[in-house]
Amino acid sequence: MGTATHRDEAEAHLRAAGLKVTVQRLAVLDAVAGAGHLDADAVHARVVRELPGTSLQSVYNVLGALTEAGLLRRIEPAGSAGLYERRIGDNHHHVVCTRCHAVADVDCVVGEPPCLVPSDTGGFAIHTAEVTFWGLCADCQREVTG
Amino acid sequence: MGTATHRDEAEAHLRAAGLKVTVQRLAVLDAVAGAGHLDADAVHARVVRELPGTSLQSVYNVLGALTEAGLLRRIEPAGSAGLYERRIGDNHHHVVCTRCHAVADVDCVVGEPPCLVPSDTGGFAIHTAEVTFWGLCADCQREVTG
DNA sequence: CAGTTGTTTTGAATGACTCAAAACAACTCG
DNA sequence: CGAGTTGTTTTGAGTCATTCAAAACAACTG
Repeated sequence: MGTATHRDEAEAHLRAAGLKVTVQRLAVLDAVAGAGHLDADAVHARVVRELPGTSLQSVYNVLGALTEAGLLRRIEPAGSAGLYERRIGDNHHHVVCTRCHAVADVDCVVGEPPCLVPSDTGGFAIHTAEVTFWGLCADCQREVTG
Repeated sequence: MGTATHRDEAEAHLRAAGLKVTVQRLAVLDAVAGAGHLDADAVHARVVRELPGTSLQSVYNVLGALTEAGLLRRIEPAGSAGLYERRIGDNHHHVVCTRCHAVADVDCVVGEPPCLVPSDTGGFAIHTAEVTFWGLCADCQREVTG
């Protein structure tokens, strides 16, 4: 079923990246796929549910390896621990709640890429533009105004 | 002279923010004004030069207070410690070198503000857009290609 | 100049993450 | 399919940036 297919795809991705296929890696991939924007601790909590005994250190190792291999993307909004998401190749952006630190994806910015060309690069050879929006998530808006 | 005027302005700013004027705060303000994008340790190093005995903890306290008061701006690019700059009210952006972590200001983005309106905010009430560009600084370009 | 309040210092603690060595599991090849 | 090699996970300890708390102290108030 869906799950089995996911696993197979995950395996293929790991092999393609030259990484050995281990239960820990599959579990981490699963955990991150099942919920966006998790920190190492949250991933660990989920992994342990189906793979008790997995160490937090291993989760760090796996997250590091998968990120380096391009199977995961790591973001690090100011004030939050590193957060991992299953990256879809698109370079989407993020909104972070200034009150509760919830994170959501923002599909893209209106003006399209040209927007993200800085006017004066100060001699830097730029290869990526990262946009982070800050605001209040729906829940926090309610709690603040309510 | 210039320095004296700076001090006077700094004092005025502190008072306006309802903060007591202390030598440590003036020194920190000076240190950050004299060089952009310093982390707490770097600020401390500079402050200690003219005010020996100042503790790192005090520098943290001062940086926190000044940031909260809006006299400094704090940024935290992924992989770097918190960096402080004298904020000029404009919401400018930053370029970070992926090799040596050098940071430079980027005055603004070409397409102007409309650019930074996300297409779908996912229910968030957004109040700030922060753009971080990643690339190689001039020095690192030289070292890599040279 | 004395009192009050906010600030700095000292000392310790936390959280997120990294390092290193030993135990172990995946893939390879005969 | 079984041994070897190499990469992975575990265990245990360490680091760095930052924060917490209480005591010593300095700025503003009157």
